Amino acid sequence: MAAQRSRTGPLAAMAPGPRLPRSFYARPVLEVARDCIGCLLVREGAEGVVAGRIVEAEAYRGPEDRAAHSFGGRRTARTEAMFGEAGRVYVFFVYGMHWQLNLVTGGVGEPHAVLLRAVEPVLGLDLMAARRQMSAGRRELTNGPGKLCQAFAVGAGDYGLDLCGAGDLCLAEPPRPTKVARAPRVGVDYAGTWAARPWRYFEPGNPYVSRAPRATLVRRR
DNA sequence: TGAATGATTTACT
DNA sequence: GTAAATCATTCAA
Repeated sequence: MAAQRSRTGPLAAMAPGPRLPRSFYARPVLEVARDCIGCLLVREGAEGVVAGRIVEAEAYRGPEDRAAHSFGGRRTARTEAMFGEAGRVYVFFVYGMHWQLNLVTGGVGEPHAVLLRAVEPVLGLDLMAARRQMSAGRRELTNGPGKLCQAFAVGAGDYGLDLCGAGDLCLAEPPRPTKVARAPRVGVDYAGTWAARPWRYFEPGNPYVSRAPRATLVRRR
């Protein structure tokens, strides 16, 4: 099945490293959000393989972060995954039509997560295009959190999925060095002062970043 | 049981 | 630039 990534397939030639281990996710959420920029998001499903470089992500740090679904320690069937172990997936449904993909980080009981907002397509562009019902090569293929979920076929069935296990979804090491900048998060104006915190990380200049803010460079690697 | 709303996308002016 | 689409989740009653 779509278990471990092949060491000899097309990804092996393209991605230098294997599936990222749990230790990558079991760190402070701001570090994970920063470090996942440039990493590959890989899905190996029955329809084929799709992969993309993560170029935009946001940190959500409940229970104190008013913008987080886990604000105030709210623990429900919807938010439960965020309270679980790092390296699992938190997905949710918004606006009646869009899914959003999050990486759970930190320790058990710490409801922290990283929202993946955009990727640059690397592999499986035709499959992504078919799922998005548009031609491959358009920025609109994966330049938003709902769009990338559609391109990667992420949905309800992925709730709680373990990115560090044998599932068909994972992160892999960056194919090349990546500049990282930061800016305030998108769509969280209701969160008051928390909305101003620069917890959105992105690769400056990359055309797949959902919106292009003024780049405040964080680091170069 | 009902009403409000949202970590968005798309089409249209 | 604005607005519609569309429904699971949440909270009040």
